[in-house]
Amino acid sequence: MTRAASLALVDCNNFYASCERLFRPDLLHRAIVVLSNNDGCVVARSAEAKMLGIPMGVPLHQVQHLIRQHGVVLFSSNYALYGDISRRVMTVLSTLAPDLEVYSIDEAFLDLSGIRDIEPHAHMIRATVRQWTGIPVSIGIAPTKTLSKVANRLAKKDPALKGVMDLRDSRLQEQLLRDFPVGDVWGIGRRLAEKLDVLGIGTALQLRDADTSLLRARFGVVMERLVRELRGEKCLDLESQPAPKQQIIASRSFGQPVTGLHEVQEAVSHHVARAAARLRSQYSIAQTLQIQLYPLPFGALARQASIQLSQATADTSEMIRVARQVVAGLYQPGQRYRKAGVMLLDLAPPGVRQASLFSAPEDPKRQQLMHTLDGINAQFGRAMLRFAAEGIEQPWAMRAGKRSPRYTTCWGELARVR
DNA sequence: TCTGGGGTCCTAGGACCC
DNA sequence: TCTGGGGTCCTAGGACCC
Repeated sequence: MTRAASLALVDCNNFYASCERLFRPDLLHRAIVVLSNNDGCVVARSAEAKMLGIPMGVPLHQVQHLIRQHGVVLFSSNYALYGDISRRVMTVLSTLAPDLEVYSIDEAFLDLSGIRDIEPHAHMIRATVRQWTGIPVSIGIAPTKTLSKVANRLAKKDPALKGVMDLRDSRLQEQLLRDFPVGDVWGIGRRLAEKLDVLGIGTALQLRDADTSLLRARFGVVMERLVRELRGEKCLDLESQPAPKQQIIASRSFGQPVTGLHEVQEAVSHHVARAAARLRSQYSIAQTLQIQLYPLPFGALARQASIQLSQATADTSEMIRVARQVVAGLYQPGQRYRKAGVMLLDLAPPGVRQASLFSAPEDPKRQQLMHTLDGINAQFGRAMLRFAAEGIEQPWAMRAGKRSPRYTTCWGELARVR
Protein backbone atom coordinates (compact mmCIF):
# COMPACT_ATOMS: atom_id res chain seq x y z
CA MET A 1 0.00 0.00 0.00
CA THR A 2 1.49 3.32 -1.07
CA ARG A 3 0.84 6.43 0.92
CA ALA A 4 2.00 9.73 -0.55
CA ALA A 5 1.63 13.33 0.60
CA SER A 6 -1.80 14.17 1.92
CA LEU A 7 -4.02 16.90 0.71
CA ALA A 8 -7.64 17.44 1.65
CA LEU A 9 -10.35 19.26 -0.22
CA VAL A 10 -12.99 20.63 2.11
CA ASP A 11 -16.16 21.62 0.29
CA CYS A 12 -19.28 23.10 1.86
CA ASN A 13 -22.43 21.17 1.01
CA ASN A 14 -24.94 23.18 -1.07
CA PHE A 15 -23.25 26.27 0.31
CA TYR A 16 -25.68 29.11 -0.49
CA ALA A 17 -28.65 26.96 0.44
CA SER A 18 -26.96 25.95 3.71
CA CYS A 19 -26.28 29.62 4.50
CA GLU A 20 -29.94 30.54 4.04
CA ARG A 21 -30.95 27.62 6.21
CA LEU A 22 -28.86 28.88 9.13
CA PHE A 23 -31.49 31.57 9.62
CA ARG A 24 -34.46 29.40 8.72
CA PRO A 25 -34.08 26.17 10.69
CA ASP A 26 -37.72 25.43 9.93
CA LEU A 27 -36.60 24.67 6.35
CA LEU A 28 -34.19 21.93 7.45
CA HIS A 29 -35.69 19.16 5.33
CA ARG A 30 -37.44 21.29 2.73
CA ALA A 31 -36.45 21.72 -0.89
CA ILE A 32 -34.92 25.20 -1.22
CA VAL A 33 -33.30 27.02 -4.12
CA VAL A 34 -31.15 30.17 -4.31
CA LEU A 35 -31.48 32.37 -7.40
CA SER A 36 -29.02 34.56 -9.29
CA ASN A 37 -29.24 38.34 -9.58
CA ASN A 38 -32.63 39.50 -10.85
CA ASP A 39 -33.84 36.03 -9.83
CA GLY A 40 -33.04 34.70 -13.31
CA CYS A 41 -31.30 31.37 -12.74
CA VAL A 42 -30.93 28.67 -10.12
CA VAL A 43 -27.46 28.96 -8.56
CA ALA A 44 -27.81 26.65 -5.55
CA ARG A 45 -30.10 23.84 -4.44
CA SER A 46 -30.60 21.93 -1.24
CA ALA A 47 -30.30 18.14 -1.45
CA GLU A 48 -34.10 17.88 -1.54
CA ALA A 49 -34.26 20.28 -4.50
CA LYS A 50 -31.62 18.25 -6.34
CA MET A 51 -33.72 15.13 -5.81
CA LEU A 52 -36.64 16.84 -7.52
CA GLY A 53 -34.50 17.11 -10.64
CA ILE A 54 -33.92 20.87 -10.58
CA PRO A 55 -30.64 21.33 -12.46
CA MET A 56 -27.86 23.79 -11.60
CA GLY A 57 -27.88 27.00 -13.61
CA VAL A 58 -31.28 26.46 -15.16
CA PRO A 59 -33.42 29.54 -15.93
CA LEU A 60 -36.14 29.77 -13.32
CA HIS A 61 -39.02 29.74 -15.81
CA GLN A 62 -37.99 26.30 -17.03
CA VAL A 63 -38.60 24.70 -13.65
CA GLN A 64 -41.57 26.76 -12.47
CA HIS A 65 -43.82 23.70 -12.68
CA LEU A 66 -41.57 21.72 -10.28
CA ILE A 67 -41.34 24.68 -7.92
CA ARG A 68 -45.11 25.06 -7.71
CA GLN A 69 -45.84 21.36 -7.62
CA HIS A 70 -43.50 20.65 -4.68
CA GLY A 71 -43.68 23.96 -2.87
CA VAL A 72 -39.96 24.64 -3.27
CA VAL A 73 -38.87 27.68 -1.23
CA LEU A 74 -37.03 30.36 -3.25
CA PHE A 75 -34.35 32.78 -2.08
CA SER A 76 -32.80 35.74 -3.88
CA SER A 77 -29.02 35.57 -3.51
CA ASN A 78 -27.34 37.45 -0.68
CA TYR A 79 -23.63 37.48 -1.49
CA ALA A 80 -22.70 39.66 1.48
CA LEU A 81 -24.07 36.95 3.76
CA TYR A 82 -22.35 34.09 1.91
CA GLY A 83 -19.04 35.96 1.92
CA ASP A 84 -19.28 36.52 5.65
CA ILE A 85 -20.09 32.90 6.45
CA SER A 86 -17.36 31.74 4.09
CA ARG A 87 -14.79 33.79 6.03
CA ARG A 88 -15.94 32.17 9.26
CA VAL A 89 -15.60 28.66 7.79
CA MET A 90 -12.12 29.45 6.43
CA THR A 91 -11.03 30.89 9.76
CA VAL A 92 -12.05 27.70 11.54
CA LEU A 93 -10.27 25.57 8.93
CA SER A 94 -7.08 27.60 9.25
CA THR A 95 -6.83 26.58 12.91
CA LEU A 96 -7.13 22.88 12.06
CA ALA A 97 -4.42 22.45 9.40
CA PRO A 98 -0.82 23.59 9.01
CA ASP A 99 -1.57 25.31 5.70
CA LEU A 100 -4.55 26.00 3.48
CA GLU A 101 -5.53 27.50 0.16
CA VAL A 102 -8.90 29.18 -0.08
CA TYR A 103 -9.93 27.99 -3.52
CA SER A 104 -13.40 29.47 -3.82
CA ILE A 105 -16.16 30.87 -1.66
CA ASP A 106 -17.04 27.36 -0.48
CA GLU A 107 -13.88 25.28 -0.92
CA ALA A 108 -10.41 25.05 0.56
CA PHE A 109 -7.44 22.76 0.01
CA LEU A 110 -5.75 21.76 3.26
CA ASP A 111 -2.22 20.52 3.67
CA LEU A 112 -2.41 17.65 6.13
CA SER A 113 1.21 16.58 6.03
CA GLY A 114 2.59 15.89 9.45
CA ILE A 115 -0.76 14.84 10.84
CA ARG A 116 -0.65 11.25 11.93
CA ASP A 117 -4.17 9.87 11.97
CA ILE A 118 -5.55 11.69 8.99
CA GLU A 119 -8.96 10.12 8.70
CA PRO A 120 -9.99 10.74 12.32
CA HIS A 121 -8.57 14.23 11.97
CA ALA A 122 -10.79 14.85 8.93
CA HIS A 123 -13.85 13.71 10.85
CA MET A 124 -12.88 16.10 13.62
CA ILE A 125 -12.55 18.97 11.10
CA ARG A 126 -15.97 18.21 9.75
CA ALA A 127 -17.58 18.12 13.18
CA THR A 128 -15.84 21.30 14.30
CA VAL A 129 -16.89 23.33 11.26
CA ARG A 130 -20.44 22.10 11.72
CA GLN A 131 -20.47 22.98 15.38
CA TRP A 132 -18.84 26.42 15.12
CA THR A 133 -20.47 27.70 11.91
CA GLY A 134 -23.49 25.47 11.30
CA ILE A 135 -22.28 24.63 7.80
CA PRO A 136 -22.04 20.96 6.71
CA VAL A 137 -18.91 20.07 4.71
CA SER A 138 -17.50 17.08 2.85
CA ILE A 139 -13.82 16.17 2.80
CA GLY A 140 -11.79 14.31 0.18
CA ILE A 141 -8.26 13.16 1.01
CA ALA A 142 -5.68 12.22 -1.64
CA PRO A 143 -2.08 12.83 -2.75
CA THR A 144 -2.98 15.46 -5.39
CA LYS A 145 -5.53 18.20 -5.84
CA THR A 146 -7.23 16.48 -8.76
CA LEU A 147 -7.58 13.21 -6.85
CA SER A 148 -8.83 15.03 -3.75
CA LYS A 149 -11.55 16.53 -5.95
CA VAL A 150 -12.52 13.01 -6.97
CA ALA A 151 -12.46 11.88 -3.35
CA ASN A 152 -14.62 14.80 -2.32
CA ARG A 153 -17.22 13.94 -4.90
CA LEU A 154 -17.33 10.36 -3.68
CA ALA A 155 -17.63 11.58 -0.09
CA LYS A 156 -20.69 13.59 -1.06
CA LYS A 157 -22.30 10.72 -2.94
CA ASP A 158 -22.04 7.86 -0.48
CA PRO A 159 -23.76 8.55 2.88
CA ALA A 160 -21.99 5.55 4.43
CA LEU A 161 -18.72 7.50 4.29
CA LYS A 162 -20.11 10.13 6.68
CA GLY A 163 -18.67 12.99 4.66
CA VAL A 164 -15.04 11.85 4.53
CA MET A 165 -13.38 9.88 1.72
CA ASP A 166 -9.76 8.81 2.04
CA LEU A 167 -8.36 8.08 -1.43
CA ARG A 168 -4.68 7.80 -0.61
CA ASP A 169 -4.45 4.11 -1.36
CA SER A 170 -3.47 3.43 -4.98
CA ARG A 171 -5.45 0.20 -5.29
CA LEU A 172 -8.54 2.02 -4.06
CA GLN A 173 -7.85 4.76 -6.60
CA GLU A 174 -7.77 2.24 -9.42
CA GLN A 175 -10.99 0.66 -8.27
CA LEU A 176 -12.95 3.88 -7.89
CA LEU A 177 -11.64 5.70 -10.96
CA ARG A 178 -12.99 2.80 -13.00
CA ASP A 179 -16.56 3.89 -12.32
CA PHE A 180 -15.88 7.62 -12.30
CA PRO A 181 -17.18 9.38 -15.45
CA VAL A 182 -14.44 11.33 -17.17
CA GLY A 183 -16.73 14.34 -17.47
CA ASP A 184 -16.83 14.59 -13.67
CA VAL A 185 -13.06 15.00 -13.41
CA TRP A 186 -11.95 18.49 -12.37
CA GLY A 187 -10.93 20.31 -15.54
CA ILE A 188 -12.94 18.17 -17.96
CA GLY A 189 -15.97 20.09 -19.14
CA ARG A 190 -18.63 19.16 -21.64
CA ARG A 191 -16.54 19.87 -24.74
CA LEU A 192 -13.51 17.89 -23.63
CA ALA A 193 -15.68 15.01 -22.43
CA GLU A 194 -17.19 14.77 -25.92
CA LYS A 195 -13.79 14.78 -27.60
CA LEU A 196 -12.42 12.18 -25.19
CA ASP A 197 -15.44 10.00 -25.80
CA VAL A 198 -14.54 9.87 -29.49
CA LEU A 199 -11.14 8.49 -28.45
CA GLY A 200 -12.85 5.80 -26.40
CA ILE A 201 -12.05 7.47 -23.09
CA GLY A 202 -15.13 7.49 -20.93
CA THR A 203 -13.87 6.97 -17.38
CA ALA A 204 -11.28 8.62 -15.18
CA LEU A 205 -9.30 5.38 -15.16
CA GLN A 206 -9.14 5.26 -18.97
CA LEU A 207 -7.96 8.85 -18.96
CA ARG A 208 -5.35 8.15 -16.30
CA ASP A 209 -3.94 5.24 -18.27
CA ALA A 210 -4.10 6.84 -21.71
CA ASP A 211 -1.01 7.80 -23.70
CA THR A 212 0.35 11.04 -22.25
CA SER A 213 2.10 12.30 -25.36
CA LEU A 214 -0.96 11.75 -27.52
CA LEU A 215 -3.15 13.67 -25.09
CA ARG A 216 -0.56 16.39 -24.78
CA ALA A 217 -0.35 16.81 -28.54
CA ARG A 218 -4.08 16.88 -28.95
CA PHE A 219 -5.25 18.87 -25.93
CA GLY A 220 -2.23 20.74 -24.61
CA VAL A 221 -0.34 21.06 -21.41
CA VAL A 222 -3.35 21.49 -19.13
CA MET A 223 -4.55 18.02 -20.04
CA GLU A 224 -1.13 16.52 -19.46
CA ARG A 225 -1.00 17.98 -15.97
CA LEU A 226 -4.45 16.67 -15.26
CA VAL A 227 -3.55 13.13 -16.31
CA ARG A 228 -0.38 13.15 -14.22
CA GLU A 229 -2.36 14.36 -11.23
CA LEU A 230 -4.74 11.43 -11.67
CA ARG A 231 -1.71 9.16 -11.47
CA GLY A 232 -0.83 10.67 -8.12
CA GLU A 233 1.93 12.90 -9.45
CA LYS A 234 1.73 16.33 -7.89
CA CYS A 235 1.57 19.04 -10.58
CA LEU A 236 -0.54 21.66 -8.84
CA ASP A 237 0.82 23.20 -5.67
CA LEU A 238 -1.04 24.49 -2.69
CA GLU A 239 -1.17 28.27 -3.07
CA SER A 240 -1.71 29.71 0.35
CA GLN A 241 -1.01 33.33 -0.66
CA PRO A 242 -3.81 34.57 -2.86
CA ALA A 243 -2.32 36.14 -5.98
CA PRO A 244 -3.56 39.60 -6.93
CA LYS A 245 -6.16 39.57 -9.69
CA GLN A 246 -4.90 39.99 -13.24
CA GLN A 247 -8.21 41.33 -14.42
CA ILE A 248 -11.21 42.77 -12.63
CA ILE A 249 -14.71 42.45 -14.00
CA ALA A 250 -17.89 44.18 -12.91
CA SER A 251 -21.01 43.47 -14.90
CA ARG A 252 -24.73 43.09 -14.36
CA SER A 253 -27.81 42.28 -16.30
CA PHE A 254 -30.46 44.97 -16.24
CA GLY A 255 -33.71 43.96 -14.56
CA GLN A 256 -35.54 45.34 -17.60
CA PRO A 257 -34.10 46.00 -21.05
CA VAL A 258 -32.59 49.49 -21.23
CA THR A 259 -32.61 51.81 -24.25
CA GLY A 260 -31.53 55.32 -23.11
CA LEU A 261 -27.91 56.43 -23.43
CA HIS A 262 -28.04 58.11 -20.06
CA GLU A 263 -29.25 54.97 -18.31
CA VAL A 264 -26.52 52.89 -19.92
CA GLN A 265 -23.88 55.44 -18.91
CA GLU A 266 -25.15 55.45 -15.34
CA ALA A 267 -24.98 51.67 -15.14
CA VAL A 268 -21.48 51.58 -16.60
CA SER A 269 -20.30 54.33 -14.24
CA HIS A 270 -21.57 52.28 -11.34
CA HIS A 271 -19.69 49.20 -12.56
CA VAL A 272 -16.53 51.25 -13.03
CA ALA A 273 -16.78 52.48 -9.45
CA ARG A 274 -17.16 48.92 -8.13
CA ALA A 275 -14.27 47.62 -10.21
CA ALA A 276 -12.01 50.53 -9.23
CA ALA A 277 -12.73 49.91 -5.56
CA ARG A 278 -11.62 46.29 -5.93
CA LEU A 279 -8.58 47.47 -7.85
CA ARG A 280 -7.52 49.77 -5.00
CA SER A 281 -8.16 47.11 -2.39
CA GLN A 282 -5.36 45.05 -3.93
CA TYR A 283 -3.13 48.15 -4.29
CA SER A 284 -3.15 47.96 -8.08
CA ILE A 285 -3.55 50.42 -10.92
CA ALA A 286 -5.01 49.62 -14.33
CA GLN A 287 -3.79 50.61 -17.76
CA THR A 288 -6.67 49.34 -19.87
CA LEU A 289 -10.40 49.79 -19.57
CA GLN A 290 -12.80 47.62 -21.50
CA ILE A 291 -16.52 48.29 -21.85
CA GLN A 292 -19.11 45.81 -23.07
CA LEU A 293 -22.74 46.44 -23.99
CA TYR A 294 -24.93 43.40 -24.56
CA PRO A 295 -27.90 43.97 -26.84
CA LEU A 296 -31.03 41.87 -27.07
CA PRO A 297 -31.78 39.26 -28.20
CA PHE A 298 -29.83 36.91 -25.97
CA GLY A 299 -26.81 35.60 -27.81
CA ALA A 300 -26.40 38.68 -30.01
CA LEU A 301 -22.79 39.80 -30.29
CA ALA A 302 -21.72 42.27 -27.60
CA ARG A 303 -20.50 45.71 -28.66
CA GLN A 304 -17.19 46.28 -26.97
CA ALA A 305 -14.28 48.69 -26.89
CA SER A 306 -10.89 48.50 -25.22
CA ILE A 307 -9.15 51.74 -24.23
CA GLN A 308 -5.59 52.31 -23.17
CA LEU A 309 -5.73 54.95 -20.46
CA SER A 310 -3.18 57.72 -20.96
CA GLN A 311 -1.70 56.65 -17.66
CA ALA A 312 -2.37 53.73 -15.39
CA THR A 313 -4.65 54.71 -12.57
CA ALA A 314 -7.01 53.54 -9.86
CA ASP A 315 -8.90 56.82 -9.84
CA THR A 316 -12.65 56.31 -10.09
CA SER A 317 -13.62 59.69 -11.51
CA GLU A 318 -10.99 59.58 -14.25
CA MET A 319 -12.13 56.11 -15.30
CA ILE A 320 -15.77 57.14 -15.25
CA ARG A 321 -14.99 60.16 -17.43
CA VAL A 322 -13.36 57.92 -20.05
CA ALA A 323 -16.03 55.24 -19.73
CA ARG A 324 -18.89 57.68 -20.40
CA GLN A 325 -17.25 58.79 -23.65
CA VAL A 326 -16.69 55.22 -24.72
CA VAL A 327 -20.28 54.27 -23.98
CA ALA A 328 -21.46 57.21 -26.06
CA GLY A 329 -19.41 55.84 -28.95
CA LEU A 330 -20.67 52.28 -28.60
CA TYR A 331 -24.27 53.14 -27.96
CA GLN A 332 -26.77 52.76 -30.78
CA PRO A 333 -30.04 54.68 -30.44
CA GLY A 334 -33.12 52.50 -30.46
CA GLN A 335 -31.16 49.39 -29.44
CA ARG A 336 -32.38 47.53 -26.36
CA TYR A 337 -29.63 46.42 -23.99
CA ARG A 338 -29.87 43.57 -21.51
CA LYS A 339 -26.54 43.87 -19.77
CA ALA A 340 -23.48 46.12 -19.38
CA GLY A 341 -20.02 45.30 -18.14
CA VAL A 342 -16.64 46.78 -17.34
CA MET A 343 -13.28 45.06 -17.30
CA LEU A 344 -9.98 46.42 -15.95
CA LEU A 345 -6.87 44.95 -17.55
CA ASP A 346 -3.10 45.34 -17.56
CA LEU A 347 -3.02 45.65 -13.81
CA ALA A 348 0.10 46.57 -11.87
CA PRO A 349 1.63 45.95 -9.37
CA PRO A 350 2.95 43.48 -8.58
CA GLY A 351 5.64 42.31 -10.92
CA VAL A 352 3.71 43.17 -14.05
CA ARG A 353 5.69 44.54 -16.92
CA GLN A 354 3.98 47.69 -18.07
CA ALA A 355 5.44 48.08 -21.52
CA SER A 356 8.56 47.33 -23.48
CA LEU A 357 9.89 48.87 -26.64
CA PHE A 358 13.02 48.40 -28.69
CA SER A 359 13.50 51.61 -30.62
CA ALA A 360 15.64 54.65 -31.31
CA PRO A 361 15.59 57.34 -28.60
CA GLU A 362 13.79 59.88 -30.82
CA ASP A 363 11.02 57.42 -31.68
CA PRO A 364 7.70 59.04 -30.71
CA LYS A 365 6.45 55.71 -29.46
CA ARG A 366 9.30 55.68 -27.01
CA GLN A 367 8.44 59.19 -25.88
CA GLN A 368 4.90 57.98 -25.28
CA LEU A 369 6.17 55.06 -23.30
CA MET A 370 8.39 57.20 -21.13
CA HIS A 371 5.41 59.43 -20.51
CA THR A 372 3.45 56.38 -19.40
CA LEU A 373 6.23 55.32 -17.10
CA ASP A 374 6.32 58.82 -15.61
CA GLY A 375 2.61 58.48 -15.03
CA ILE A 376 3.13 55.22 -13.21
CA ASN A 377 5.86 56.80 -11.15
CA ALA A 378 3.58 59.66 -10.19
CA GLN A 379 0.74 57.31 -9.25
CA PHE A 380 3.15 55.21 -7.34
CA GLY A 381 4.51 58.18 -5.42
CA ARG A 382 1.04 59.29 -4.44
CA ALA A 383 0.15 55.79 -3.32
CA MET A 384 3.26 55.68 -1.15
CA LEU A 385 2.37 59.01 0.45
CA ARG A 386 -1.10 57.71 1.19
CA PHE A 387 0.24 54.53 2.73
CA ALA A 388 2.53 56.59 4.90
CA ALA A 389 -0.26 58.94 5.94
CA GLU A 390 -2.49 56.05 6.90
CA GLY A 391 0.28 54.24 8.71
CA ILE A 392 0.15 51.33 6.29
CA GLU A 393 3.35 49.48 5.60
CA GLN A 394 4.56 50.12 2.07
CA PRO A 395 4.05 46.88 0.19
CA TRP A 396 5.55 47.71 -3.19
CA ALA A 397 8.75 48.87 -4.81
CA MET A 398 9.33 50.03 -8.35
CA ARG A 399 12.00 49.80 -11.00
CA ALA A 400 11.93 51.49 -14.39
CA GLY A 401 14.11 52.07 -17.42
CA LYS A 402 17.06 50.48 -19.19
CA ARG A 403 19.13 51.94 -22.01
CA SER A 404 21.70 50.93 -24.62
CA PRO A 405 23.53 53.24 -27.13
CA ARG A 406 21.66 52.69 -30.37
CA TYR A 407 18.35 51.37 -29.17
CA THR A 408 16.46 51.79 -26.01
CA THR A 409 14.41 49.24 -24.24
CA CYS A 410 12.32 50.73 -21.55
CA TRP A 411 10.15 48.95 -19.15
CA GLY A 412 8.50 49.61 -15.89
CA GLU A 413 8.02 47.08 -13.25
CA LEU A 414 6.31 47.23 -9.92
CA ALA A 415 7.52 44.45 -7.74
CA ARG A 416 6.40 43.13 -4.45
CA VAL A 417 8.85 43.76 -1.65
CA ARG A 418 7.76 40.98 0.58
C1' DT B 1 -41.64 35.80 -23.13
C1' DC B 2 -38.50 34.39 -19.35
C1' DT B 3 -31.20 33.05 -19.56
C1' DG B 4 -25.60 35.10 -13.22
C1' DG B 5 -21.28 37.13 -12.16
C1' DG B 6 -17.25 36.43 -11.50
C1' DG B 7 -12.43 34.39 -12.69
C1' DT B 8 -8.15 31.43 -14.88
C1' DC B 9 -5.04 29.54 -18.40
C1' DC B 10 -3.79 28.37 -23.06
C1' DT B 11 -3.41 28.78 -28.13
C1' DA B 12 -3.47 30.67 -32.70
C1' DG B 13 -2.63 34.22 -35.72
C1' DG B 14 -1.18 38.70 -37.11
C1' DA B 15 1.77 42.80 -36.56
C1' DC B 16 6.08 44.14 -36.02
C1' DC B 17 11.08 44.03 -35.22
C1' DC B 18 16.08 42.85 -36.35
C1' DT C 1 8.44 36.36 -59.66
C1' DC C 2 10.37 34.31 -55.93
C1' DT C 3 12.54 34.76 -51.80
C1' DG C 4 14.42 34.17 -44.72
C1' DG C 5 14.78 33.01 -39.88
C1' DG C 6 13.97 34.11 -35.35
C1' DG C 7 11.76 36.42 -32.03
C1' DT C 8 8.19 39.33 -29.11
C1' DC C 9 3.88 41.29 -28.24
C1' DC C 10 -0.97 41.77 -28.61
C1' DT C 11 -5.64 40.25 -29.29
C1' DA C 12 -9.35 37.20 -29.79
C1' DG C 13 -11.34 33.23 -28.66
C1' DG C 14 -11.90 28.71 -26.56
C1' DA C 15 -12.07 25.86 -22.69
C1' DC C 16 -12.56 25.37 -17.97
C1' DC C 17 -13.87 26.48 -12.84
C1' DC C 18 -17.14 28.03 -8.89
